[in-house]
Amino acid sequence: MPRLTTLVTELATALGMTGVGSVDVGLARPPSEIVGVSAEQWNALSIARGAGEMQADFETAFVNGRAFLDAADGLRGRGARVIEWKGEHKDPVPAPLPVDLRVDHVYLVSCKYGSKVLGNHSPHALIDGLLEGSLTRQHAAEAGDWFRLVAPEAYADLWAMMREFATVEGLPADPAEMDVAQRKAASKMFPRSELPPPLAAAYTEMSAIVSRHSAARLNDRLGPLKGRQRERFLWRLLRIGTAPYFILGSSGKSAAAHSNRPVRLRIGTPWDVHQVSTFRGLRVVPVEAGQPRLNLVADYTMSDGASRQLALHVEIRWSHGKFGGAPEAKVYLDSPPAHVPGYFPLEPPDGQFAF
DNA sequence: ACTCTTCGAATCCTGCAACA
DNA sequence: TGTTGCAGGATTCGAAGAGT
Repeated sequence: MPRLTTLVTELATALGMTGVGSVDVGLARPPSEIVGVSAEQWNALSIARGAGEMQADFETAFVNGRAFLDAADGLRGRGARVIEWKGEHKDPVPAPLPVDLRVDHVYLVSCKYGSKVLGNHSPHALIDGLLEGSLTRQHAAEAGDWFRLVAPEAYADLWAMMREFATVEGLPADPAEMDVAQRKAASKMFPRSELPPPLAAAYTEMSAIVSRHSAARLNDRLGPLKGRQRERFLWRLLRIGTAPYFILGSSGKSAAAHSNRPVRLRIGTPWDVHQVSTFRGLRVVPVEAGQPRLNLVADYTMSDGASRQLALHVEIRWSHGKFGGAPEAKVYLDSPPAHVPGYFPLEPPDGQFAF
């Protein structure tokens, strides 16, 4: 069973799309056009609703679904015949369109609540593979820890210092030789804010080197490419693909629901991007932060002649504590979504304002 | 050669705390 | 009060081994 939050946001969105009067009406008798949801899952939803949990999530998602039903760019008020819920899924294809709902077999909808994260990739797949999907897990595994790959000396220094301060016995000289238990123990040795200052300094040092070398490596990889191929890499980061889809969700994830603005976007295809913009280039800049980070700036000339810049960044981080496993590369969109050429705010019905 | 099972790795998602 | 940076947990993948 997926997480309750997922269930609530995705299915309340689906309920809104059907045009039923309210969440409660929909839950009392789940509309037949919504398929792929088990009785058990509807039940879990009803229980959560009855307990008054996640009221704001229910309402925001429901209203988003309704907005999609009414939108000029969406269903234009025509009721959907089939709303397929994809449920728990991970597509076999790398960098797929993140689709949660499919309406009438055609409209693809991604539900994304309170997240600026465009994707989590392995650093190897993103930088060496440019997200082309040609690098398998095995390739990544053979290449080893990304930090060691791009900053071998700083990595070795950090590990040596880790062993010096270690609170667990028998850590090997080579971190790659740790077994699962040791890896877990090592990653737990210094929880948040208990990192000895010399270790923190060594980590900062390594982060800076990783940032620089990762950026250099990405630039090397992108350098020989033609402009169009460079733009394709950017599209993969932005999840712009061959099929248009919609994102329904909210910005921000603060507890105060009123601060969360609904996000309703139509994501176009490369063809759409070229209708409104010309790609001018992509700059990769290493950043010295608490953890390794690359800033990406894309330059465009819009069809009205104005120039526009788009900001993203990539964090490369150990997601499970220091030496606790392979690092991951998280991609964030820093510019407002509506500034992305190819991302279009969902038009409300003529003459009306969006909720 | 094919299917089933297992388990570490990869990825996705959520929480917390410091800061503005 | 809202945002950002960082961290950690949960979930699913998929390669390799076991079984047929």
